[in-house]
Amino acid sequence: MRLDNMLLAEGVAGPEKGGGSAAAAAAAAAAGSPTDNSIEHSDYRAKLSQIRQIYHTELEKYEQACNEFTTHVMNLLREQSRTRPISPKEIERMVSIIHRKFSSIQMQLKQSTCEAVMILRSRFLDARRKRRNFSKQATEILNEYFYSHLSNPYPSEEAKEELAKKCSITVSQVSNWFGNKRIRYKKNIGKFQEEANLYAAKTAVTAAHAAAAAVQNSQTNSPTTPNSGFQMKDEEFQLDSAENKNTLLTNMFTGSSGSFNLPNSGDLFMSMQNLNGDSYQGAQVGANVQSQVDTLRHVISQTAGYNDVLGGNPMYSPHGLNGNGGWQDATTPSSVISPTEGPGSVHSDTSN
DNA sequence: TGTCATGATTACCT
DNA sequence: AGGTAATCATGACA
Repeated sequence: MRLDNMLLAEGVAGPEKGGGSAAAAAAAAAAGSPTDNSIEHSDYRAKLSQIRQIYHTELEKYEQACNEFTTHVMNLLREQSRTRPISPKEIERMVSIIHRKFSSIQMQLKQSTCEAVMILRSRFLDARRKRRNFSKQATEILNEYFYSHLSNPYPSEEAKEELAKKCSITVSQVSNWFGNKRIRYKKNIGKFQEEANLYAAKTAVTAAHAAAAAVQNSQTNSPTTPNSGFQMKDEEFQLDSAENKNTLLTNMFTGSSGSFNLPNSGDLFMSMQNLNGDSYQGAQVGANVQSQVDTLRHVISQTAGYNDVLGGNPMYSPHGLNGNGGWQDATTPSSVISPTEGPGSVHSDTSN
């Protein structure tokens, strides 16, 4: 009975078609695995229907064999009845023995079918089994976000959705990725230093380009644009050439602020993005770099389009690394936390 | 084949 | 609900 139910649930013994895919979807949902992997699921369905077909043909065969064998035995008994008296009870007994035998065979068939389905399920739908590394591009996108939000690598639901779309993965995969990344980064910051440098530099180059474009734009198109927050007088920071942009980067990551310490360097970049001055963790970087950062920040703040990616990103909520190396918003006043997000209820600002 | 990287899961926490 | 930490299981690579 349990086997029957199981086969029914798996869509093997149930009504034709639909059942299989429903079971597949249900199984996928139960396993928490992404349901967007249509290729594997169609493959799963194909295999399931194959099992289903085999099951039904075998079942039919057994039934046919059972009937044939029963009539054969009946014939034998009838023949024997000429030589000796055979009671209807005896016939009934023989028939029931045959049926029992065949039903036990059927049971075995059901059992092995169940096993086959289970194996199929685990092979196709067990997320761990079918773990695939994300595409290089996806990893790049995720890393870019992570390192450019290093002071608060907690993407909002919106941001996760955006990233998921960009990376062609699910939101829960994005969450998993960030969960793993945060833990592993925190555990072994040194190991990720190079990676952090790479992505921070990448982000900075993008920022500088955007900034330069904005500068050029404001100079050529809107001479009346106020220059209040953005003065190019900063001694080490000139945005009028690519070379200087690179110098800035070099300074930021290598020399001018003293030794480059990764967790801080990442924050430095974060600072560029979201700082409004008050949330900037100045203690973490040298004043020299800070001035550069501030300058760049001003430039960025003038760059309308860039806000989507950096500072003005509504999907980003500023949190800071705390003294323990965590990302809990210990350093960030609740007033600057974006209302659109935050690390959930776990570290909500109300807890402080 | 061993080892490391990495995506997913689980238990527990707030 | 969404976070961390530990762990599992598989992929990639030397």
